Amino acid sequence: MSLTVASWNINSVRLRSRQVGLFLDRYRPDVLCLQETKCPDNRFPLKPFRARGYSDVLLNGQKGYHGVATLSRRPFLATNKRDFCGKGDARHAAVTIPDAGGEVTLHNVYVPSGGDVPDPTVNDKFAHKLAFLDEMKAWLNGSETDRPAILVGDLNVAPHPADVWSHKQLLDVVSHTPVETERLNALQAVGDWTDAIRHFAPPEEKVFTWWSYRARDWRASNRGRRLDHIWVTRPLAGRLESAEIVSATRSWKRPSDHVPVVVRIGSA
DNA sequence: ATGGCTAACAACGTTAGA
Repeated sequence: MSLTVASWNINSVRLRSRQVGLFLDRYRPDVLCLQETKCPDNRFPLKPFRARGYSDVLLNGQKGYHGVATLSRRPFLATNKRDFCGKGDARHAAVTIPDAGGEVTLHNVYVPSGGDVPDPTVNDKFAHKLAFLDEMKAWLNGSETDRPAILVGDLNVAPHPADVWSHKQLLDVVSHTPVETERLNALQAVGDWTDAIRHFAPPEEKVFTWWSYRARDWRASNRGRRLDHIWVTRPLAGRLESAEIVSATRSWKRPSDHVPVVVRIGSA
């Protein structure tokens, strides 16, 4: 049986629970990972998920901002939430689910955006982002490499030149600076992760998952970035079947500025 | 270089997003 995983920075799950329902009806992922739920756990809108068979739910939310949630049609065998940088903020949820006669661990991560100024000595948010990426690397250093594992989320870094609308113009813009892209690429390499989206797109093809709210016409200006990612470890890489960026949701009424990414992993 | 938008909330401005 194949495994379909989706990740979506929803930018307020309460405001867009209806949109999430439409997405689930169309794509039927086995697991949906949300980021920026902006919702305390006791106010999370569970009904649309339960109604569609997503009975296993791991919430790591907080009031007002950040927050992640993992919702699954397969049962959780184990769950975990990690506190990065000792901040006590809601940026990680891990679940283990049955798959192909064994099990898969799935990490749902929301990396800090990093503020405006790409200088850690004057911008605490950027310092936090770099420290977060460093901690992720130390934590994932080989721990999942040989096991079936998936890492998804809004990593807030567009690692490759074709992951932004203009490589040259974004080299000094937070999300695409060399200190960020080098860190993300290093942590990907040390865990031997396969970038499932790039796996299906040639390196020169522009691929985006986020478009600013500030453009008059997001599609016409197309100044996007690829900030949302799905990575898999080697035991799963050979089973990758497809990857899709669901950019249609960006044109829905009152959309999130991020769109879903969906990856299908075939039977073992 | 600038400007422009959206969301939450001790809510009509501030903080956060990227």
